[in-house]
Amino acid sequence: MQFQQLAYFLAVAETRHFTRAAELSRVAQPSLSKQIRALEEDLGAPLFRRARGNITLTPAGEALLPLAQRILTDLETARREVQELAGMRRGRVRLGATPSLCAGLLADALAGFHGRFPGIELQVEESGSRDLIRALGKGELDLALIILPLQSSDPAFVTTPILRENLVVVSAAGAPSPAVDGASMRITELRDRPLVMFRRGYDVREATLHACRAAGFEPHLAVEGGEMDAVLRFVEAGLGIAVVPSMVLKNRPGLQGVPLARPRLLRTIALAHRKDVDPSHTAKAFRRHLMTYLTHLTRDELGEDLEVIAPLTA
Amino acid sequence: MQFQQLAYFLAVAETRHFTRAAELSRVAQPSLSKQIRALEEDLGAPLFRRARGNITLTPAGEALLPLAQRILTDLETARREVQELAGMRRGRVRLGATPSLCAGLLADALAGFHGRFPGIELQVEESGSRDLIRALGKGELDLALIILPLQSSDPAFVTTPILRENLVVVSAAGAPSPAVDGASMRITELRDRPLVMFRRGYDVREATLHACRAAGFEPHLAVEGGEMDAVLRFVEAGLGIAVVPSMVLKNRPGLQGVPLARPRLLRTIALAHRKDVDPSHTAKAFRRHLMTYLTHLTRDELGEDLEVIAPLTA
DNA sequence: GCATGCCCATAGCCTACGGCTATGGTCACC
DNA sequence: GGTGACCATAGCCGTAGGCTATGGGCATGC
Repeated sequence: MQFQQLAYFLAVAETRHFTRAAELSRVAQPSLSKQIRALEEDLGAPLFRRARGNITLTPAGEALLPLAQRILTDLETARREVQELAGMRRGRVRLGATPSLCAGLLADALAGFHGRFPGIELQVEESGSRDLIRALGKGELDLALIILPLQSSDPAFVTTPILRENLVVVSAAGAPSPAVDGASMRITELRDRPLVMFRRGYDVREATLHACRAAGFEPHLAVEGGEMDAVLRFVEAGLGIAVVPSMVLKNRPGLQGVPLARPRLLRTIALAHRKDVDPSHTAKAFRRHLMTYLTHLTRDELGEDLEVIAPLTA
Repeated sequence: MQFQQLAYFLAVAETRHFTRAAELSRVAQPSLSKQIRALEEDLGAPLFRRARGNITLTPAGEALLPLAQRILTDLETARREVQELAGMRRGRVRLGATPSLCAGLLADALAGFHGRFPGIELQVEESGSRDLIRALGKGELDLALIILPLQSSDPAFVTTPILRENLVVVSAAGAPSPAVDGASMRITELRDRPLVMFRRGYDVREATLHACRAAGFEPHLAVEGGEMDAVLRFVEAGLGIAVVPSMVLKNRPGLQGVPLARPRLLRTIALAHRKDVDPSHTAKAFRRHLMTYLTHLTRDELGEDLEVIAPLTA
């Protein structure tokens, strides 16, 4: 017997309807049917009489109903009490992250954390790595997701690399691919192409400009100064191409990305916190949650251009 | 969170010892460790302080303890109440089965059923198919596992084929294989070999003798009249070879079996009950349990010579 | 002081279970 | 008799939970 089966049982008992119970439980109807049947098998007795449009409880079902309710209530109570004692009932995590991360991976991770610890307030600050580090140093943030390497090699921070990401060249979906061979591009192919460029402060901006200069040319900027979303919209509108982190292309049908040929432009994303103060319980919990979330992502969800770095010991 | 995790938690809390808790819970120690860890992750708080030889509960663990106990108690109560109402709390299943089935598959199936419905008394009668059918007809049995075809083609019984089994030629493990090619034997190779034969009444006896006569010879019987166990021991002792159902060779290192070449000697095992009286709740439950037990056996557990026949609708 | 043993954690593998989509079958109602 | 509602069945897939083998830390003993 399992908690879920009891929950499904309650849902059917309340709605007197398998299909609606399945909707209520956020699962497909056959999944719920199967679990109810498994529960009945397990107990050795049918719990419902299945009549057309009129599902009713059998005596066995009637007997189970109050106990199932009580068990699930106790379960909730247990959750709450333990979290209360562990200081996870109320609290706050102040998290800093770069715009690309906020748009990409963070949403799901935050949603999962909120589901497990609904009492914890989540404050997200979206900014460039330098600003985030500054805020971290002033104690305005508990954790920050930043881009390595840090310009200020301040030893006051502990950084744990967690992701390695490929930068890609993005262009409007309708336009011909900017890649000569259609599959990948060299940095030098950016020469004389109109580039859409982020405002100062974005790590990607510095990385791109630096790579161009290292290749021996100064890029031609069509537009300059936008935030993440603006840059992508400018590219969609055909103003030029841009170099962006691969993950922001998720759910952007108006854009196509081409990876850079080796040597690629990689950026390493790290989790940072102050060395001198121990993170709060809530911050540690979020850190753990984020790490398990990342390591449990499938290769499919990650895509080609993203790689999780196994935490050394976390 | 899962019931098992709570049970493991209680075991550790009681024993203050992971290894002993694992023994108590009948699982490997790493499995228990992993589940405890998962529970801690789920709740967002450690439940135990792991000190050498001195495991103690954290405050969170202390808070969880009474609730976990209550939940598991409620779980047991729910089981009992539902089974009480479904008439599965007390009761009896009178089951007939042939000796080979009792020795082979039945033990595990019975154990599983008893685990789920501890209040149900299990009465097993071990006998030949003819006797079992007779007992079924007199109402002395609820269900019988018999060999098809029935000699008495009495329409008073419903039979459901559930297993098809190969008969094999068995010999002492040390002796040279009786098979000429070492892999399989023809019926005719039994001619002039000393056979150890069951007493009258065993279906296998009739099947073997019939097959020999159909092949045009009368077999030479070294010993005759034994029950299943005696026959196998005689073979082990080197008195001769015997034709037996494949499943009795399980856990018999002193014996080796060789399948018969095509046309093989197959026997079909069926579940029988009276047509005129509806089986009791308990009998139906056992029937269901047996069927799911069989269909969930792995190919590995079944072996080469045994095949489950999918029940038509059961 | 190193060897040994106890005991919990980690790693890696395998099966089974819970999820999904697609489809079937049955009843009610037009 | 056609149609729609609704639950069951079938078949596929990924992950969770089981196992064995091994690591690694802390005691204890010779």
